[in-house]
Amino acid sequence: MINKKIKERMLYDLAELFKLFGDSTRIRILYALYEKELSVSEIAENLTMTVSAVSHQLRILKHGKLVRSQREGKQIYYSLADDHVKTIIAMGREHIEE
Amino acid sequence: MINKKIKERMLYDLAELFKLFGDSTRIRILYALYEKELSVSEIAENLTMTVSAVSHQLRILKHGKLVRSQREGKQIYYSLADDHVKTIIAMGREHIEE
DNA sequence: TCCTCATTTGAACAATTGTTCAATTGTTAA
DNA sequence: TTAACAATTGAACAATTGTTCAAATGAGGA
Repeated sequence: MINKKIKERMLYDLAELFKLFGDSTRIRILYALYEKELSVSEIAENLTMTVSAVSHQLRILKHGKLVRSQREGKQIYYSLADDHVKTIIAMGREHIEE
Repeated sequence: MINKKIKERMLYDLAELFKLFGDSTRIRILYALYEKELSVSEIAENLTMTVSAVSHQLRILKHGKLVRSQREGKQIYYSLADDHVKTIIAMGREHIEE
């Protein structure tokens, strides 16, 4: 049996992680990045949202280590941080498609 | 390439699903049910929360098909709806423990 | 340097959400 | 039927959150 404090901490972190996936805008961003990296404007165009709104959400996703960013000249390209992100989305998708 | 409307619908549902996991109380309930079914009072005691607060969240979890309920005399026992729930939690856990 | 394009940032606002409290419903036993 | 226990429900409140808008920062080209 694991320590209670550690367990509570883990469950809190888990909730924080799923919270990131639990917003339409953020999950649409993640899904848009599924195949290739995109700049902020490209994402905004893809979702038909303002660059500002997208940027705010990218900040949250980056802080949660779900995306990485890399500057290329004037634009900043975002991509998924690792394969866990894809796996979690795939798992959720399996659940709703049954 | 899948239909755009269907894709948007899927992403919306996906966000709704993850929203269920993205709350400390709800994920603590799910985790408490990980090994065995529990009555509402047992869950409330386990989380040191009011029965009412727990009941409100159970309602949401049930509507999202993450838990099932079955009455046994005066108490109502809740359990995880299926193994997808366990898998999704396990996936999330893998991500945060790295 | 100056202008333009790309992105970020902060404040404000509206909308959503979780908990509390009190009242109600449902079940069993006396 | 009444009393006691278990759980649900609805309204109210506080807290959190996402988007908008305007201003600021960063980078490249003239």
